[in-house]
Amino acid sequence: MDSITTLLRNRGFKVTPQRLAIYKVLVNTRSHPSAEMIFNDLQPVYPTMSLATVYKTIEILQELGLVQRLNVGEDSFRYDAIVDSHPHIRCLGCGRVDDLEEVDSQEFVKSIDEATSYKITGQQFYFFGYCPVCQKQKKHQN
Amino acid sequence: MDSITTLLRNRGFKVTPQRLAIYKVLVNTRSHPSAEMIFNDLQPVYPTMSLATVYKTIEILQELGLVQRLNVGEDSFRYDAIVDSHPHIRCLGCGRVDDLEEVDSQEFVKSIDEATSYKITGQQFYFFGYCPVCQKQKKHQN
DNA sequence: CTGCATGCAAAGTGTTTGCAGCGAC
DNA sequence: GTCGCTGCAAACACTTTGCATGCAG
Repeated sequence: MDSITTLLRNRGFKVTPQRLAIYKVLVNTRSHPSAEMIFNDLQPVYPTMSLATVYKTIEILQELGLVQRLNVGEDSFRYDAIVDSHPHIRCLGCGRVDDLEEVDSQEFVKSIDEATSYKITGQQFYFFGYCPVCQKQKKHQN
Repeated sequence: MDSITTLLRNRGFKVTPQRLAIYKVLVNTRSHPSAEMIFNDLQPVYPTMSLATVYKTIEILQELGLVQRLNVGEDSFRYDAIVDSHPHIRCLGCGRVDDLEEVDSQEFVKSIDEATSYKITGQQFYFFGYCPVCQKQKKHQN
C-alpha cells in the first residue's frame, strides 16, 4: 500500500508523530491551511511542536507528492492534500479558499498547449471573488 | 487624454522623473520584470534611485490600473503593464515569463462562473513548462 | 546505539515603513 | 513656500537554516 508511513520509509525518511499529525491535518480539511494555521491546529495536541517542523515536514510531503503548495495572492502559502491540478478561488471578503472542482479545465489546458511553443508541464488557476456568505453581508462593493 | 502624467495629477500624485521612468520600463518590456529587475534596469540612468521608490511607485501604478502584479511561483512578484487578464507561462529552465495571449479564456471563465456560488471578480492563470530554447538545450527531463 | 528529526533561535529574503532632506508645482 | 516624494535604513512577515538534544529504527 501507499500510506504515508510506507512512502516515508521507502524514501529513507523517519516516521514521526509530528509528520503524521501534519499530514493528517491536511487530509482532514478543505480549508487549504497555511503553515501557521496547521501549527495553530496542532498546538493543543502538540504544544511543543515548532513552526520550523511544520515547514520542514511540508517540504517532504511535497517531495513525496502528497501535498501541493498554493499561492492565492496572500503573504503566505497554503497547502492542499488534493494534489491533482484543480482551480481554486479565494474570497476577497473573508479570505477563505475553496476548490473549484466542478469544472473540467482539460479543454482549456489543451487549447493553450496547442497555441504555445512551450512544453507545458503544469498549471495553476486562481479565481477571486466573494463567497455566498460575504455576498449577503455586503462585504463586496460595485 | 489618459497619459500617466494626467492620471497621476488627477489623483493628486506628483509627476516625478522616477515615476515616469519606472512606468516606461514596464511599458517597453515583455519580460514581466520584478521590482529588482526594474531597479537594476534604471541603475545606469538613475544611480541614486532606491528599491523603496520602485515599490512605492509600483503600488501607485497598480492603484491607477496601469500595472498588474503577477505571482508566477517565485520568491518575488513580477509586474506587467498589460493590465487585462491574460494567462502567463514561466519556463522552468531559464525562468523567463511570457504572455499567453493567443487563447481566449472567456469561455473557461464563464463555465467556472456558472458552476460556483461565488461572485467572481477576477482570475489569474499560470502555466509552467519549458520554452523552445530550453527544450533544445535539454534543460528538461522526461 | 546511530543518525536523522525536532525545536529553538538566528539568519535570510522580498517588501513595507519612518523620517529627514529635497523637489514638483 | 508647501506638501508630497525620495532615498536611506530599520522594521516586517514569512520561510529557511544551524545546531544541540531527543527519539525512531
